Amino acid sequence: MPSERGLRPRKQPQQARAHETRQRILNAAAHVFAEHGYAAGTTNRIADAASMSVGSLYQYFPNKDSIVVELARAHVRKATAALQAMLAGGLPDALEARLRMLIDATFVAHQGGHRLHQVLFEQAPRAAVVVAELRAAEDALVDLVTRNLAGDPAVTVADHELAARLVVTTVEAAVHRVVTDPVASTDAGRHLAELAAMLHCYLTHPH
Amino acid sequence: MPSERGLRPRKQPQQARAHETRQRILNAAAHVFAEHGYAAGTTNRIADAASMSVGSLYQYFPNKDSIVVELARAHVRKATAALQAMLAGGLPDALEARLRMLIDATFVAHQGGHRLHQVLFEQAPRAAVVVAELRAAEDALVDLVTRNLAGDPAVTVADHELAARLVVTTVEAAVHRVVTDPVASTDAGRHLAELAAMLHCYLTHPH
DNA sequence: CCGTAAGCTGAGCAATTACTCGCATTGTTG
DNA sequence: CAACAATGCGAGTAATTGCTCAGCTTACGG
Repeated sequence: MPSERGLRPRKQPQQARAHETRQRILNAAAHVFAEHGYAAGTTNRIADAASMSVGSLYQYFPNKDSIVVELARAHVRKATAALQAMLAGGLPDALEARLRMLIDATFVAHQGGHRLHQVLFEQAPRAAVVVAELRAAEDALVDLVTRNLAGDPAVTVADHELAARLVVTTVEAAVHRVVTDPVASTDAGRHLAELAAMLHCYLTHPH
Repeated sequence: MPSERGLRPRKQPQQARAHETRQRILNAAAHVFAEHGYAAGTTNRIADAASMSVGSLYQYFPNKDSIVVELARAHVRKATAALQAMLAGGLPDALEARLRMLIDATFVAHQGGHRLHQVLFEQAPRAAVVVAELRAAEDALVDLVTRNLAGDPAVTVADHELAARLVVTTVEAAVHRVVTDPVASTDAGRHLAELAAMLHCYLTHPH
């Protein structure tokens, strides 16, 4: 099981077909990893799912992990893009509505791919690059929430940065939980609504 | 990489030495898994770390996964035992103190073995048995917290069971986060204190 | 002290993996 | 169409894995 071996750079796609092939590989890999997990998600299986040969696969990715990294990158990109889009649509005035927005956005980001998400960020040997990007994206979110809290007179909590970090991590964790746990996901709606209520209470009540 | 193959029952230990050997294997496996992860935590490496041969190892465990299952079982057992012990010591009157107790107990359960915890419950192909036991232990905790909330006049929240589930999952997730994330663990104390404040606020304030 | 069984050994097997390489096919350009 | 490059192929390779087995050592009862 040699890993991190083939490291020579692959040639950049020069015909249009090549770019499509790359995407075929990534799509196939997403499906295979989601279904079989990291270890059993073999490069041969990915090539099969993409209806191509392993050799072709290795012309576009130097090794298995590079595929995982690319998938993880795409996942983070998609999530942040969704958040940006939501932000661009304008923020509601009520704090609770904004909290629900944050929760829903996080929920959507995890929805429909929680198995893949699990493989990418838990099961796979986490490459330092991926972790760094995840942290960066999350830090950006924390900053955003911090500024948002600071600009709201209804917020009574003292340390905005600490509160923002707590809110972001709690939301992420709760959503993760709801998406992963089949029991919790039965009444996901109620659970997330209660989560919003809790955060709102925490942020606005004196203590 | 054959898995789930050797399934014939191993003979029960009949000399005292045998039982010690079993423990040696489990200890070694814990170290090896924590250091190398699940996939690279090979049975040969475990045997080496236990200063014995693979053959001996396979006299006590029918396959690699059975070792993981046993480790996970032990982990759950230890955590619940710690909680029971804490309970036996008597509960404080103040709700916030009880919350801190819950948080601390969860923290201790995860402390000193978060890497192993990660391997056992995230990285390893989760055996149905382990998941079931984890859920059972957690459900028991939720029940306990539910009854605790119901018996406290300071608690203003409507649905005690829902609140208990939210509290337990939030605490678990936050602790998990603090233990895993090197950034959050720098000011773990403040983070967990704020968590307690948040939960207390949620449980006692009308909304 | 000896026989039997419990305990231990580690080279090696079968399976599986990530990855390569020589060659065929397809597209592009003059 | 011809020359050439880009792309695609898939059987094969070396490495590694989980696991076995034939034989060794150790402990214990009589």
